[in-house]
Amino acid sequence: MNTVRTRIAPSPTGQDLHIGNAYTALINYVFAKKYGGEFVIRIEDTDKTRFVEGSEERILASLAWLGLRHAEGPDIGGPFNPYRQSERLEVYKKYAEELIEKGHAYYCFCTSDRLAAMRKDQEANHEAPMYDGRCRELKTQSSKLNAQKEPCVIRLRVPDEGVTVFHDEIRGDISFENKLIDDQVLLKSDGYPTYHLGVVVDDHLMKISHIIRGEEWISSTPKHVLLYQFFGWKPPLFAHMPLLRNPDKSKLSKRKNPVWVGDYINKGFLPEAILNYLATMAWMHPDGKEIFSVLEMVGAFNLLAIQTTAPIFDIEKLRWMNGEYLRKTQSSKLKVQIFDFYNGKYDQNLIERTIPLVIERMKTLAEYRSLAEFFFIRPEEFERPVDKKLVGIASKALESTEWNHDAMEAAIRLETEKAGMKAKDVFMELRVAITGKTVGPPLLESLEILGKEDTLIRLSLAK
RNA sequence: GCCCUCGUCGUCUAGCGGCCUAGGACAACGGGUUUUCAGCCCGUGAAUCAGGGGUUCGAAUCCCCUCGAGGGUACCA
Repeated sequence: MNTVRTRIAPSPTGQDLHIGNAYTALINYVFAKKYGGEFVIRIEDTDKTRFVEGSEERILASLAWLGLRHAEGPDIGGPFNPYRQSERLEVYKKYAEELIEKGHAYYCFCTSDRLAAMRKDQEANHEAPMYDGRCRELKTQSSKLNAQKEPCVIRLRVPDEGVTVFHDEIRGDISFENKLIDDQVLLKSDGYPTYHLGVVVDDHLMKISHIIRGEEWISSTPKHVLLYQFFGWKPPLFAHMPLLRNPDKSKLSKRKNPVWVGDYINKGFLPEAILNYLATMAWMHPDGKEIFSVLEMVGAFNLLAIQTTAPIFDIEKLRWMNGEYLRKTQSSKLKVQIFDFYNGKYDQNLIERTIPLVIERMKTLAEYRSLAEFFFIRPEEFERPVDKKLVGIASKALESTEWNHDAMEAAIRLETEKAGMKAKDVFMELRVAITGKTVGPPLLESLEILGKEDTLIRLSLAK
């Protein structure tokens, strides 16, 4: 078997790596690893109008954050440089012209106005919107000359007859009638290739063995297959992943869901949890396990077992899984993650001491703040006013006790009993006075960390 | 409209002709542990397997049709 080489080909047209790209990246990565192959990144920056400055850097950074390491890419180079399509324009031009020579493509001089009008008519007549082929029969020689001075594109000449079939590794054979396939533009008038020319040429040149991409590409795959045929190249294997969806079942979009990996980083999710969750969207561990690492996935992975139905992305379940990972993380490591998440705002040693008290209550790193901020800063706001009398009881009990859980508890219960009050109420009052909130980590253990002096000051300040 | 893909609890799924009066997880709800909230443990409800026809002794599982959902239909990817 030839070397397995997979790739993801993101476009720098959004603010960051799309979570759907992270999902296909994961599968491509795992598949490559499974067979000891390479996972590469190619940037498809062929749409100048949608280009977003800094997008590529953030995409690469998010991939690195997730731990999906690539063997070749625009940042680290590789044997098939360059890995940015905008730097490969000559290559596409050459191959597009080769297709013209072979009669499988032609120059098209139609203006976008004409094309728009044409489509409008077709729509009115209930016809499929397709290029009408006006430039199809232009003489190649004269077209070639005109192409020097007039803006034009190069279109694929799709056969009028026949059927194009391809095999999808997870869905089986899929066929399309050629007469329904449009004469796709391959090279735009600005000299940039369209996606279709770009992918085929680069995947071939970069020796990509398996194309694992989103389901939205199924309908354009026959165009790609035709291109492989016309070039006389051996096509790679195709596999189309089910699309991630919004709760309303439409394709996952930023209107309805956080879609950027950066959004998830900011919400305090862990990369391991995101990857694990994404994995379960498309694939099930043969043992039925829900929590598993990328490494475990590599061992048990099977492309054929990829799901065919498009899953709805459920943030609640991701949150649950993230909580599971949080609890699995060693506190020495977690302390650094929390420290970094809050940009060093909280003292690391103190963070570490508070972790056992809050970890069971957290689903994301972002929840640490509301749970534990009182350890670092005296509360300025109180969820509700405190009862002076009850606080007084707690205060009196704590003033003269040893500073450990059992002694504190005994003292408070004793003092409460003397006053004829309920211990439960005093504990709650104490909690609000110390933390400003009615819910939080275990009280007495928190006081142990806070220390007697600070506790008593807080009690005297509470109102 | 046309083309393509898909269709098991609210969600993610197990299931590959009898083990299914359909199992698990998240979510929901109830209970226990408890000074709060979590966590943990126990339990409850939740899918006439989209619908209809076949095939078969027997179908969630195979075939056909219908319906539904999604994707595509750009000089965007």
